[in-house]
Amino acid sequence: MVEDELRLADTVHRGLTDAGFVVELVHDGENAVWAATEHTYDVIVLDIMLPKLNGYRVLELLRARGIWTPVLMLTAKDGEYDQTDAFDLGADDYLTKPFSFLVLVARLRALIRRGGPERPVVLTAGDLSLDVARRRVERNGREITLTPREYGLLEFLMRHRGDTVSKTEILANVWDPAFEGDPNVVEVYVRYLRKKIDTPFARHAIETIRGMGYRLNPEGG
Amino acid sequence: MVEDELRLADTVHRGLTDAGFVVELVHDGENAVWAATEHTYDVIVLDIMLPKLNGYRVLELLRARGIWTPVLMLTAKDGEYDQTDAFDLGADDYLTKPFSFLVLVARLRALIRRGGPERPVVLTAGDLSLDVARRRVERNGREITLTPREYGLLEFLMRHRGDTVSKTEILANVWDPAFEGDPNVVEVYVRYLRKKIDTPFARHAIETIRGMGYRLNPEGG
DNA sequence: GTGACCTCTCAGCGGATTCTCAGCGGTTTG
DNA sequence: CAAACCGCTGAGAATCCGCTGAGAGGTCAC
Repeated sequence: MVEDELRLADTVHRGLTDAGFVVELVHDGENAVWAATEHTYDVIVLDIMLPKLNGYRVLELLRARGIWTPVLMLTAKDGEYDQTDAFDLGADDYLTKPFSFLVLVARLRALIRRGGPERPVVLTAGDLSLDVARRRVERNGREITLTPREYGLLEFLMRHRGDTVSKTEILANVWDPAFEGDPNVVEVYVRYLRKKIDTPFARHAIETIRGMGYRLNPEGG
Repeated sequence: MVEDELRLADTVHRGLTDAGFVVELVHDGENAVWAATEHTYDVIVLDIMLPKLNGYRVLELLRARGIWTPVLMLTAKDGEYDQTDAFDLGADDYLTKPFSFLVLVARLRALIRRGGPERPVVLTAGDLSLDVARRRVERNGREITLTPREYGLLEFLMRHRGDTVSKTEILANVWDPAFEGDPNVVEVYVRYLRKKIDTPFARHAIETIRGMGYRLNPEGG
């Protein structure tokens, strides 16, 4: 749940917990994006008015990163545009404040159910696996420790395994959307990753598509 | 189970039996109330559309009689009011027809677990154990005394054992959701904890995941 | 009021991490 | 064939992050 009004956040938090949900709470947009990128949730409750990044922006960033967790937006406004905006950006439902707690619970249950075939919490490519919740990477049963940046890059590649992704896309999603430094960082970090996940195993999961970008081999290389 | 559509009743009956449930089947509201009053069930599956007494009415009567057996309602409708009505009346969950059989089984298991024999109150990780009800922590049979804050931190880590939890999450859940001080407190308290639960036993249950947060080793370190 | 205990802040240290840079070698283009 | 391009690589500088010891302020029991 992403909500900056403390009283409301606290009430809803307690209520949802009592209703049997396991709730994680963040209070601003930046942490929301971070948390949603690093963990896997059944559903996200997202306020529109937030410090740092507003709800629309958070949703936009998440979808751009290929994160399709169902999102229920909370809005104080009730204009027609607000709703359609939210739906356009990929929100799955919305509620207008003040809302009934029972309605919130019912909607959340509906979203979770609709989500259908559960998402894999563990991304795999051949004998390479990445457990998103535990933040663990293994190859051939052996655990591999990665730095945050290396992990971010690998997760991105694995979420797009089989696709060729450009360095620009990588920079925008693993670094900062406004990254302005040398794109060579990507090459450097690809190298770091290869040293950890490919070289010791005599494989090459990360392929270079010259002039295009990189591609993670779905079979692990 | 209370269900008047014979084909559906039969299918679900067989399926639940196969899944290991002992199922009793009645076909209308009056028999439902009678059966629930005379017997004790782990959980009641209740259709809304029923002859003689509809599902809402059945639920209302049961609750009025002090019968708090968990109830999962089945509904063909999907309107907001139907859902909230069901929750208002004391239903513990609901499913909209058509529903997935696996989902039904999962929800029933959840209801039985939630209402029935109490959850395990003792969290363990290797030889480290935390008794939630008694606020007692032991390692290797020796009791360890913790301050409230230390205890809160350890309980949080143990509830998420195996997962990597960030300092932000820890602050939001162990401190205050609105905590605004120095996140360094977490490091300080991790240190206090380690001094009490790890150092004396030459173990390290609490692992640092640099750049990410902390992780409690499920095996105790 | 005094001492014990608890919570939290602060600043410095040292290692880990991130990023830049410049040179190399292979590939494509004109 | 030469020039431009592109990705790879090793080295190193700057920054970040977690760890730690000291201590200030608050609370509680006596």
